[in-house]
Amino acid sequence: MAEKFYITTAIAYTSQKPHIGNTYEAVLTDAIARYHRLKGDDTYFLTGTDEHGQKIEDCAKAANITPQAYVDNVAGQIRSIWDKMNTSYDQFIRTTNPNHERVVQKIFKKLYEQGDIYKGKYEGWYCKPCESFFTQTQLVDGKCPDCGRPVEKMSEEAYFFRMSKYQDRLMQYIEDHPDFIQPESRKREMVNNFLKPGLQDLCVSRTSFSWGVPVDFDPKHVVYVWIDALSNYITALGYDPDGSSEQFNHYWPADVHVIGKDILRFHTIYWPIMLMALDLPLPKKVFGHPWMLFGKDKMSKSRGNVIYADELADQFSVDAVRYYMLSEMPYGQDGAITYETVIARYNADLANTLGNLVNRTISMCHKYFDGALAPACPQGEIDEDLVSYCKNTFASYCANMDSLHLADALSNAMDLARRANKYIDETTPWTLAKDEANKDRLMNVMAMLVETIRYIGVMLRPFMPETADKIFAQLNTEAVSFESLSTFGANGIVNVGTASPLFARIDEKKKLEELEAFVAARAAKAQKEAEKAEEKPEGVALIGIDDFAKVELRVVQILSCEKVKKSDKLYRIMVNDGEKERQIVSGIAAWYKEEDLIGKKVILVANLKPAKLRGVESNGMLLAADQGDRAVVLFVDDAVDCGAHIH
RNA sequence: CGCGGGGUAGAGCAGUUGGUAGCUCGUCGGGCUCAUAACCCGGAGGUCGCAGGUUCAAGUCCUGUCCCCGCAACCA
Repeated sequence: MAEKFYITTAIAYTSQKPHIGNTYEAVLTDAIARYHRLKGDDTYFLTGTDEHGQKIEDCAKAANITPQAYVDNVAGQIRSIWDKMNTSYDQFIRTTNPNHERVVQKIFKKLYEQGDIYKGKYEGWYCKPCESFFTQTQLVDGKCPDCGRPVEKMSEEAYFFRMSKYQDRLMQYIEDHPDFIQPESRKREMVNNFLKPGLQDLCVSRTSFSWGVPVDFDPKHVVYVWIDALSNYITALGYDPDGSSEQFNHYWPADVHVIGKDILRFHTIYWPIMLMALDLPLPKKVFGHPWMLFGKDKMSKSRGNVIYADELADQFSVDAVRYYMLSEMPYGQDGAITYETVIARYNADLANTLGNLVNRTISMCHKYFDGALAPACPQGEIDEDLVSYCKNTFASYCANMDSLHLADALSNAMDLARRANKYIDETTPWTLAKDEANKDRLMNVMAMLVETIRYIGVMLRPFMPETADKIFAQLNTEAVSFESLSTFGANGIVNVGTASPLFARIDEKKKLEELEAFVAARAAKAQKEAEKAEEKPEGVALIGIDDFAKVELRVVQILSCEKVKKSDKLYRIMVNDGEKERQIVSGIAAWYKEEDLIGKKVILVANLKPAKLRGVESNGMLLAADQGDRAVVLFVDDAVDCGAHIH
């Protein structure tokens, strides 16, 4: 019986070209989808792009083109990378697709009409002199926490989703479906951090920008990007509040949403609640996969440690990159990529273990029998042992695939290749070949090997489709289904094809030099573009000298420094500003020790309005540069006097 | 005492219900020659973060403690 299997990736955000970590998600999902197709499941694989939001509006403005032109370009890049990496999606949805937008509007309207979404006010207490909003709890004695002056109630229109209404039902669902959130450890994070403390109503509209799906009955509002983005999973199939397509009824609910661990909250809380409100069944499983790091660091463009899947594929081949990603990423914790490890894995696994096995086997078939073999038929303990190894390995492979442990499944396939290499040593075909009397035995040994390689090839199909096909071509077999693995020897008579190396060994040193040159060239190009971009004003508006004069910058000396309790990043710092001591709070504790700071001179924004952080008052801000995701404090030469003004 | 995950050979990881500590890479030695200087075998290397406890028996269970990493909060 064919079961339906609906699997999705998160839709990729079209603000910039996706790096290999983003691409991993598409390849991971692809491998799962291919596996299910091989199992005979009626599989549907959806991926696509998320194209709305403030950030994209900003990017488009900076590039001086329309948002639509901007997302058309980036979505095109994304799709071409997905295609290059051989992802077998059934549909590539874009959130700027008119049907998607139309249905999102309908969904919003339906939720509004049935009372799950209500028009409310973004309410707060406003302090006019301070020009700041505060919530009820932030107020001190009902007055402005900053200046102590009276505040007035102010409000802005917005739409809200009544999340709390569905909270208990969601909690129950999570309890009843222990597999719903994967990996397990994430489940507790969600439940303890969000569900147990109680859900706040979610603000689901925006008026601060316009690049989004407008609320059709109130067009100055734009639908909150997550409502828009999450809906893709159902709009793509043809969901419609006024009557959905057959396709939707057939495939929904999703069997697995594959997403990054960073957006689990949206998929395991907001999304299920949206679905409950729409009276639709919930997805069966949400898998928050780990991240691919560059060595030990997060990949980011500004750090210059980005690797792109398409560029890496140009260097190593598409399947080699797919192999690396899928074998190196563990189930529940972040994985790493460096050029060195890519080369190491390529040589050890693909070239030596797998490629060489296929090559030496096919070569021997030709050398001894001109490629013509009888069906494999186990003779004796050594053969029986190999057969049971094949069968057990395949069983374990299936179990791993079903529980989404792809790296383990892939290593099952490699284990089998290692086992086959060992079999060659156990049987020493070249010795058998010396005596004509061993001809039958020799032929069977070769047939056993060919059959084992066929097992490996079939198991590799979800991971490295092209390589699997190459293997099948060399084996000259058409028995490539999972079903064909139920009988060892199902391959029958073969006349193997021509031997040709699957993965040529790589000279590590030479390759690293090539890659280094490539990365340097790319960095130079990026720098040139950055310089060009700097010439025209972007993002931040130009200001006059008078505006700058409003900012009072002063050199101050740090006198003391201590951690603000119950915070990770905050220091309470006392400084000498030349006239008096003042207290500031700064979020740099993660990167500096107390003794690194005490006695140092830094630049202070001296006329910043006071603010309270974690209950501690801060009277200024010290300047620091953004460097990747850390802050680097700008220290000043010791010779400068405390209190010196900066212009 | 906000919540959760993890600390196992040089590196990266497995270790189900407590019963001889494993895999890949690296390293050292041996074997083989069919093959992409590939393949196979063996050795060295671990007091399983630390300290207690339960047990005939603890990497595995309990308690305490140190360190890393997520989430949340917070980054003036």
